Order: sequence, then C-alpha cells, then structure tokens
Amino acid sequence: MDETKLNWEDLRLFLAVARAGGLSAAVSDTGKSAPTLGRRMLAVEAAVGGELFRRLPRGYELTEQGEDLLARIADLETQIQSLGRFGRGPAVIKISAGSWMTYVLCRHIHAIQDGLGATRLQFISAEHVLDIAHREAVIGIRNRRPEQRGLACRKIGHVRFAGYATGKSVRPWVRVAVKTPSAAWLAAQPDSGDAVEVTSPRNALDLACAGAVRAVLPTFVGDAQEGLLRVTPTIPELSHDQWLVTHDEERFQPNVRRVIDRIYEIARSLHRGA
Amino acid sequence: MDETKLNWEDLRLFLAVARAGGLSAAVSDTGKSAPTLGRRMLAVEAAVGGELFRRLPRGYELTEQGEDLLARIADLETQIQSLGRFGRGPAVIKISAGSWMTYVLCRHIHAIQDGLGATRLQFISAEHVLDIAHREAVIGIRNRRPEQRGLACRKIGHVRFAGYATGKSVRPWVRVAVKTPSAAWLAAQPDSGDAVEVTSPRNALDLACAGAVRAVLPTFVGDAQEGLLRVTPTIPELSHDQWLVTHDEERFQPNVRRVIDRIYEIARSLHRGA
DNA sequence: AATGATCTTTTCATGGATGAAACGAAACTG
DNA sequence: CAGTTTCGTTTCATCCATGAAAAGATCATT
Repeated sequence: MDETKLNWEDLRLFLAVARAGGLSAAVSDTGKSAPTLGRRMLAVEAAVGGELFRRLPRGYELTEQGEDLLARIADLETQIQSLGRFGRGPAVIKISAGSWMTYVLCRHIHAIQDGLGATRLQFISAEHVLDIAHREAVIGIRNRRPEQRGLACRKIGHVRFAGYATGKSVRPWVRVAVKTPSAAWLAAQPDSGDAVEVTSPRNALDLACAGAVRAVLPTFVGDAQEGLLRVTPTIPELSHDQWLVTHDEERFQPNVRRVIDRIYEIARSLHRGA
Repeated sequence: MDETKLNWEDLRLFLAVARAGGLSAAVSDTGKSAPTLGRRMLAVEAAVGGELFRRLPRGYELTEQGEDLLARIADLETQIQSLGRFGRGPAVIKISAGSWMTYVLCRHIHAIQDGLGATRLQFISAEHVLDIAHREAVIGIRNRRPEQRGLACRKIGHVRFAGYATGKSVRPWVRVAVKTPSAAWLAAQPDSGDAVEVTSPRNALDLACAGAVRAVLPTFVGDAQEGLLRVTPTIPELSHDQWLVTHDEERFQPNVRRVIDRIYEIARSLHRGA
C-alpha cells in the first residue's frame, strides 16, 4: 500500500462504517453524510490497495481483508481514546465476561467504580470469546488460560454448577437459548422435556426466583440468591476454572490495576463463600 | 479530553510538526502549508486539552505533555504503516544499534535483506538509547538487558575493546567527540594529549586504516580489518555484553523473525571469530 | 408485475478549509 | 545597532471536500 496517501481520519470513518455495516447506518455515528463516507471508503481502499467491502444492496459487508483491518484499527482506537489522558490510563475500561459473572460484577458496581474518577466502565456480556489481544476488551474473565502471548493471567478460582429452584417440588427446567456449556448439558438431559425457554440467562434466574422453574446456575449465583436452594448435586461436567485475563501492557495503568484488583477480590470472595 | 473532537489526521500532522521541530520544517513532510499546520496544532491542543508546544521564535518545542503524546503517536504510526499489509508484518523494520554494530550490519546487508520482498530496512545509528517499548525501533542491539516489560531479549555475546593501528609505531590517539564509554575512557587516559578528533566513530576507523592514528575499536571490528593490529591489550573497563532486543508482539511476524535470526547469526559469528 | 422500502451513488451548488502573500517578532551577524 | 534571516501568524481570495437532493439499484411485499 501507499501509506503516504492514507489519511488517518479515514481510518476512523472506516471503523464506523465497518461496525455499522453500511454507509447510512454510519451517518449518525460519524456526523458525515453517506456520499462522503462512500468516497472516504474508496480512498481507504485505494490507500491500502485492496477490497475492503462487498457492496451489497442492503449495505456494506466486510471482506476478509476488511475484517483484518477492522481488528487492527479497533486496537488503534482504544489507544487513541486514551491519548489525551497523559498517564492516567484508558478513558474507558472494557470488562468482558460471561453473563453470570457480569451479573455479579454489576451487583458490586459500586465497589469496582469507587474512586475511579473520570474513567468509565463498559461491560461486554457476550458468551462468545472476544479477542482480547486486539484490546477489544481490556479485562476479561475466561474459563481457561489463554495461550496467546502478551496476556497476563490470574487464576480466580473454580466455578461449579447445580440445579436451583425455590423447592424440590418445582420440576420443569428452564431452557436457555444460548450456546453455553450449561445449556448444552441441559439439552442433553432426558427429563428436560417441557421446559420453558428464555434467550437471556439472566431471565432464567428471574424465573427460578419466581418459583416457576429450576435453572442451572453457577453456585456462586445460586447460593447467594435468597429463596433459592440446590435441587441437584453439583454437575461435574460443567465445572471449570476461572481466569482473569488482561492485556500485558495495560495492566500496569493505575486505573486498570485498580479495577483488576477489585474484580479479583470480588471473584475470590465469591468462590470462598461457595 | 474530548475525543469526539479529535481528528485522527491531525495526529499525524502533530507527529510531523513535533519531529520537525516547527511548522515550516514540517511543510515538506506533510504537504500542508504552515498556516494550516498551525491551525491543526491548535485543534489538537484543544482536543487533548493541554499545551503541547512552547511557541518559540525559532520554532516549536514540545512540552512534557507533548513529549508524552509524541511517544504514543509514534507507536501508532508504526502500527498504521503496517495496516495494509495484512499479516505480512511491518513494511519497514527499524534496526537500532550503536555505530560499530550498525557498521558491521551494513557490511552484511545482503545477507539480512535477502528474500525480504517489499520490506524495507532502516538503520538507526544513534548512541543514545531509543525507547523500544514505544516501537520507535523494532529491533535493537543494547549493551545491557532492558528491564522493561514486553521486550524479548537474546544475549548475543560479549564485546571487547582494544587499541588498533597499522603498527606499534603509530602513537597518537584519535578522539571521538561522542558520549560513548570508549570515548570517555580515552579522554581519561594520560597519554592522549595531541589527539586528532572526529565526530563520527566511523571516521576513526578510516583514520586508523590510513595509518595516521590509533583508535579504540571493538575487537569484532578491529580484528576483521585488514592491515590493523592490536596495539594495546583489551580494555577490561569497556567490556560489556550485547543483547538483541525486540518488541514482544512483533517478533513473531515472519519478516521481523527473519531479520532477527540473521542479525543474530551475523553477531554470533563475529564474536566466535574474536 | 407493481409498489414501496432501503440502500448506494451521482449531481451540483455551497461553505469551510486551505495556501500565497503580507505582516510581525525574535534572534543572529558584522 | 541596523540589516538580515528565520521563524510563526494574519489576511483573504480560491478551491475542493462536502451534503442535499435526485437518481439508480436491489430486495421485500402484495
């Protein structure tokens, strides 16, 4: 590519268009008009020398090169966002965890947030694993030690699952329409026939608390929940370790460090209590 | 700062102005006029919310905040330069070493460069230590193991110094006007009175080969030089180890890896020969 | 097949960013 | 200390990137 022609500002616009999935969708994010965005995208493609998008009638779709570029520029973005802060670390710390851990962290939000000043927190609750190496998330909670280089890992503890309900008499299971190990385990059970189904794991807890169903929950969630008791033994197949993962370079920033320590403390006390 | 106002393109212009040391000096690098550069710099300062420059009559001088920003953006630049290359690694690999090691590497340029394709090499021969953590240099050769995180180190060998000349009868020393350990050592010698002086270490070798002076040289340079012989024993105070230092993340890029390996081989064979 | 919806792209008038030239300020120079 | 050089800044006419509007393209729906 000819990097002399590459306008850095266009990279940001590319980021917006790539994320929004099209020109018109990116208009509100960028403050630029669709024609301008279209022209800038052509300029980026000319500069990097490759097809970045497939122009479909319903919008733009990233090519493989485009996906690659998106990941790299997303990395740049987080660095640029913290540029003006002169040693105070990133302006927004992203926390990526499964929905249960996110739930617990949200309950303890005050302990995590206290004294952070202008730093904002952003919870990314997604079951699929984000690519932390590209710093799409600064702090991650994972169920296995990542093999990638440049990541700092700390073992938090061990997570166990069990069936929970308001009482043994509650029979039907709640089914969670997500591809998680616990959902897969439940689907494989013979007696889970007439299950209620929810799309969000959090609603499974709500239903269980309402006394309507039994739900597969991590013990650190189920045991802490008033009114719920274990209606099955712990499920060995679902047990796994839990790791706190950070990008190597950023974990020494004061505000990142503080958030890591607090999450670690919260998580440890959870597992100690269980 | 208000990152919504920050124009990424302005960051590149900042980089040029900061490096050039002023607006007019940055005109040729950027293709923008001085008035425009002045306005863009004001915009950057407004966006990051701080004074980046001291406007002196002879040009711009960076404030502490400005220095900080420069280092961070220099990091961004190397990442952006390799953006369009889609997995092929950085477009330009920077090699930072002392002048003697640079000299040797330049002599072996073909072995290093062979089969690199479009990747360009850039030798940074500076006696002062560059900040490799900010990726201003991708590959560095240092005389001690750096303590910073995220750097991969490989010990190359041990460097010894001695006095060299075309014969024992050559008495005067050549003085090198650079702040290096060897120059300091020579200045501390009592019998270095009527020395010739050069500013570039490389010229000291030229003078010694011409039979005019004796010079303090690393043995891997002096021994390999036709017509030069040792006129002093090795100087123990100047002996030091030599390390090959890389940024942790980039050393696995194929083209970086290749250059590292070749430099390592060249350096090893140097020290084995000595 | 026709209609509508939802995109992108083209057209074209406009305004804001741009740079040439003039100006001003400070530091060398003899 | 005047002359000269070397910067940055201001001014202002110019021009190019920009966005509104229209056109074009494709899919969804009836």
